[in-house]
Amino acid sequence: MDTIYNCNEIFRILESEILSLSIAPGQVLSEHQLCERFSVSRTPIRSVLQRLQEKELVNIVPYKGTVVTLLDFDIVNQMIYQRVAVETMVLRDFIRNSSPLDVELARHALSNLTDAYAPKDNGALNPDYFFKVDLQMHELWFKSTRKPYLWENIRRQQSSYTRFCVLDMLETRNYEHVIKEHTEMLRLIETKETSSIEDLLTQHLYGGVRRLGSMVFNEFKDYFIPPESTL
Amino acid sequence: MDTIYNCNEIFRILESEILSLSIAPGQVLSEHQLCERFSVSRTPIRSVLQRLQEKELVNIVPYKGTVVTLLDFDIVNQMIYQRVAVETMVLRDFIRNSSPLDVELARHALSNLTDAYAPKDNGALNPDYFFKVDLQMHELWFKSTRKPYLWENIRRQQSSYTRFCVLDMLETRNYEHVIKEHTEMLRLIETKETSSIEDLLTQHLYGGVRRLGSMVFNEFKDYFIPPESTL
DNA sequence: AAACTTCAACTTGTATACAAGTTTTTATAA
DNA sequence: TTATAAAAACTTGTATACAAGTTGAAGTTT
Repeated sequence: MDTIYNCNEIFRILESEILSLSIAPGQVLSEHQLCERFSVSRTPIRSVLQRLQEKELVNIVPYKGTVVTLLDFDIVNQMIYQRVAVETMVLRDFIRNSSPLDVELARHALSNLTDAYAPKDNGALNPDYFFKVDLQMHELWFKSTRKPYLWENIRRQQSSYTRFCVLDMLETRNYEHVIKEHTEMLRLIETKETSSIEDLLTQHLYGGVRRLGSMVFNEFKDYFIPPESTL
Repeated sequence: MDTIYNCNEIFRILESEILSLSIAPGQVLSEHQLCERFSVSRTPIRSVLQRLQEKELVNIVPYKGTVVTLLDFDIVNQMIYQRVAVETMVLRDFIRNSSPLDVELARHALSNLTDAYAPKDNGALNPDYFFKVDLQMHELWFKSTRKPYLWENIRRQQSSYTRFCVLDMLETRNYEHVIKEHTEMLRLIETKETSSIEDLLTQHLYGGVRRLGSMVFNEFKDYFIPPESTL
């Protein structure tokens, strides 16, 4: 017996596959092929593709075809810039208003990260899990300062940036630096020192750009819009 | 002879009408009624509504109906917070790197704003135009610091914030304060003074929240999600 | 009169046939 | 062989019929 999918399920599956790079940037999506995969007619598939287009995850060219959008390295950098700006202010406010409980939660978040790097049960290091725990520290600041929507905004909407982070996580594994940066963040929180927040966050958030570096236009150049292209 | 609309045109028209509050938050949209208005079948209309839902401009409830989303005052405030954060950094970078030409362009932007307030040809003051000229100063900073995508991001995506700004523009008319704030911005640019950017931008960007004030939960309470509602 | 049941009139969801444009292939001519 | 042109095989776009769920009103029963 085959699974029966509805519209929203299909959307979530395809969105997830695109954001996780299971479906590669630039790949052609055929409506017909998706119909067969999910055992539905073209109507719900088209509905899903329209929604994915609105999120800039696919590009529908009339009478030609549907393609998964390429990543835009320029946009990635602008989004990181935005994240540095927002997160600098959020962390500053967090530090200013942090209760002892908040500080303890931050300690706990760092502790989880070191555990994820060197699991106590000698299990394998799981990059996906490490990445997830990394984010929990940042999420703490937003939630604690009552900015949950901004955090969702950062995590979800930006198609290029989200996929860039996944690519970074899959290809480069610079765990020590990440832990070092988080340790320094905790120090700022504990000492309520706000002067070097921006420098540290710049260092931390542009990490992916440094790590991937020229790979963007070499190994992975097929995933990105060519530089100086007007498309 | 009737005009023939295609899918994208219908989308732009409805999006524009929702964002300009011509179609009020909370209003029910009937597919059938839209079919008659644009003289097309349900297929393209449904396509448009799916896309509008992805932008959080409408909410499609299966087998019940489609409703224009209400504004979320909490989200509005978080988006303003984000804009203060980003724009503070952008303006700082603009001031640091501004050429004499950039400063002159900023002077010109302010000059346009005062002209829009008191048109030389004794024409009527156009609120829409005034609002547009206001934005050109901000746009200048983003374009000059090579952050055009961030500016588009601020202008377009956020459904609640965009409509809140329109409501502010339609209902309150505090032109003098806006001009005063812009004049002060120009002074910071000319003197390359970066210390009070955040305070000034906070003052300027939260203006709508101050001006509309309690109207949000009185005159216009039908436009907003009720406080403490989980929806 | 009040409560329940049934049914008709809505709503959106899906499948399908066909329209319209693009691309590739194939056949034809130079 | 090469160039050109026609046609077949793709793609997405649209209209329509019907399916499925919700709502509210009418009718019936208590």
